Amino acid sequence: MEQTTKQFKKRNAIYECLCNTDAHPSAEKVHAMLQAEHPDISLATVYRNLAKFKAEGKITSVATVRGVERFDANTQPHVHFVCSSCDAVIDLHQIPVPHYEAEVCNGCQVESCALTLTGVCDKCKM
Amino acid sequence: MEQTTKQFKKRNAIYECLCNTDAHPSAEKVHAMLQAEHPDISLATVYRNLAKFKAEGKITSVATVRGVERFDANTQPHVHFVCSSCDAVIDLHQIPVPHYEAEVCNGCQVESCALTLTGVCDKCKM
DNA sequence: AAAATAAATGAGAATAATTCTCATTTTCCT
DNA sequence: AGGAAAATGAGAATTATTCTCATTTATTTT
Repeated sequence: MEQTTKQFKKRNAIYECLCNTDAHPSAEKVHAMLQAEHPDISLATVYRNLAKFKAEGKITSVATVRGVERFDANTQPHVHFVCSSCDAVIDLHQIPVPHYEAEVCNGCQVESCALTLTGVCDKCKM
Repeated sequence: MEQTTKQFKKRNAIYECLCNTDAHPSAEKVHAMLQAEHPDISLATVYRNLAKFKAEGKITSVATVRGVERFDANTQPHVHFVCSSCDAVIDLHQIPVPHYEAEVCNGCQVESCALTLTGVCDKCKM
């Protein structure tokens, strides 16, 4: 039986927060975004639950930008662009992601595949 | 005139250390590898010079594995495999890297392109 | 070649992201 | 409702990386 979980689950709020954005926020950003609805949420809880979701495969870590991990609730393979100026992580859905999952290359059993472009985003081109 | 730089330049040792490996070491690993030849080299010097090389484009940062940045002196585009078991970063030269450099996607000016596969490496498959 | 200047380095402190601990609160199960 | 298990908050601990500053090494000037 699925839980209809009452108001008091911060966990759901964290997951939904990620689902409702395509900005690929950091843990700290998620925490900040949740302040309005959950002013008492702890940063540790955000980190803990993001780690849990990641382990469960409900979210993925799409990049580490300037030492900060960035998350995405969209687990469908898609290409990401990282702006080296403003650190934005942007979806590029029109570019195909090479598919090597389940293949073995050089003895390496491939489980996931990430294509990440870097450069300057539209806004930062000024 | 190029410098023939005497023994006392740690900088060259750091760069050459990276050139002589395809293990994509972390700063700390580079520091450890240099201990034999340069027992007095400081970890700060390693970090400083890696940052400098990166800024100059002489090396690249190919991945961040468990929060640790990994470097490569081979700046030719090539695919990397990250083993989720032993954290090895392995070159996969046989796989083609998609080429989007100098293209504009969604307003984003692409400058570099990284294809990174994740899974379990040969050794860890046991 | 010596003096003056600039760059590189070592050591350890400082910073910042992430994880851990533990007491408390909340949820789940019966 | 009662008790066990899981989730959370607060802050300490950890860890990678950067910074500071005094010293050393390299480069330039005379």
